[in-house]
Amino acid sequence: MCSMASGNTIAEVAGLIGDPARANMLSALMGGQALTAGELARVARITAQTASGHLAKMLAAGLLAVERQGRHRYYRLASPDVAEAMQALMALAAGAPRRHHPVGPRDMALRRARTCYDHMAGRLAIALSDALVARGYVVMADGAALVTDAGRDAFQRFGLDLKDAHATRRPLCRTCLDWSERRPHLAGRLGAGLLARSVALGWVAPVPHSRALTVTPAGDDGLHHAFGLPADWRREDAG
Amino acid sequence: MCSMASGNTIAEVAGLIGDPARANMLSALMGGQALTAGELARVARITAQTASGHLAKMLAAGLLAVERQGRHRYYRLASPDVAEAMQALMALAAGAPRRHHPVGPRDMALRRARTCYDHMAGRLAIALSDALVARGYVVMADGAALVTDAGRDAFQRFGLDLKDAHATRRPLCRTCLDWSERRPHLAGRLGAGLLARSVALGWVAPVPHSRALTVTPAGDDGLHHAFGLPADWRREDAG
DNA sequence: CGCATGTTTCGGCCGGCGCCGAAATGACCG
DNA sequence: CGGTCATTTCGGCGCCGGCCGAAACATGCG
Repeated sequence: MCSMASGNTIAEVAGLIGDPARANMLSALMGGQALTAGELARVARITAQTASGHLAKMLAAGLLAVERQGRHRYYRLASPDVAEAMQALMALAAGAPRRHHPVGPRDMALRRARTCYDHMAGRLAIALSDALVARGYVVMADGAALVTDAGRDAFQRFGLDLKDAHATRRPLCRTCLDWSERRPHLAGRLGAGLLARSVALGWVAPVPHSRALTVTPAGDDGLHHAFGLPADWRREDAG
Repeated sequence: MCSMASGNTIAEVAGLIGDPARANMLSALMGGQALTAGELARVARITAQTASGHLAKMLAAGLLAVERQGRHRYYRLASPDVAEAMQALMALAAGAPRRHHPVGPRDMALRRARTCYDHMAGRLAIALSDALVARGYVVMADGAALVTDAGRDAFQRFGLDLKDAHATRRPLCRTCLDWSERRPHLAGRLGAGLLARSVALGWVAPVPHSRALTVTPAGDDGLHHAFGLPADWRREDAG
């Protein structure tokens, strides 16, 4: 059961990525979002049993990591190194149009704050996650995240009722690898609730036709007081 | 005959690298050195005809570039992007031991001056090539290099007799892609002679058990007077 | 020109692997 | 405990592609 990720050859690793179905799955995971085996099968347009075989191989090779959640299995890229290799291969496949590192002005906005499906990502999400941990509202340990009692109270005051946990199968709180920051941020129902409520309060506003988010002055203030978000979260090396 | 390097898929590129024979050839080319089809076949431990097929595929995909020289064909990596992708895959295959970028103090010495087979590489070699071109001793144009008459005299004074050119089949002067500087430097018999004579004169000294080279004060002086090597060639952005 | 060497093309063999259908396992649910 | 759903395992089919032998260019040399 030991994943034995160290004894690989370049050819083995590249060969794994070199299958269209597997490459599609890996590309789908490049967003940092963890996806279930079924979702990945749909992305790759293959049957579930074929996808299962592919996922097992990539798992054994150390390209992917998995965590079980009920009868689902969430697969994600095992490490930022995998994402880096994928990026390098993409650059190669695209015919090498870029010359310098991919940090345009528009990308800067995305790196600062953006949506990742239904929750926040980017430096904002990282800083917020860190602040919540620092205040003892959330504890994070190797890929898992839990809401403390103090956190439940704080989120209640914020306007989030996390009590009706059993109404949905979605996990209350889990982590999601942040693509630009290479660190996990909060996802799950808590992450979604934080974003939805922040938007409702006018604290953050989605930029039209983009995944970028703007944090309003009221948001800076509110997030600071409610969760201890540091004032300098916009800095490159915040956190 | 247009190489059509832009229409590739990630899976296609990765699939090409994902064959043991091809991966070995690409690894052998990672030094920046251009190798012949036969040498690459030997590296990959396959017959020449099999290697030829592999090389043609990688050429068509834009991973490799080739230049003919007599009845040899020198293959090299088509671009630094290819080397970058290979590096990312190596890091993955090795099991991701490193955390930050690979520029340690020891690597700095290698980037400054090192041997590449039998000639010089690194910033020293780049600066020296530039100086030779600036003085009109050598002309370089798209991958080829030639020694001028003035150059022949200068090298003669330096102690290199390049007259017995036909004794060996090795090209007198050709370029070699410098891995750390991403620019071509001088190789061939001229490059080998420059290194050998410099060592003999005590101008440069190989560091034991390493490919690194040390340039002595006498070497700084001698290379400056003989070939116009600028005094500040050690600077990061020299050239 | 004939020979040697480096490289490519052609043809055929064969193993590996991606694919799916069927069925087993495990988890949730009433 | 049966029913459903997500996932995995098993078995077998089909084909892509790597491999080599033989032969055909291409180049250099005497």
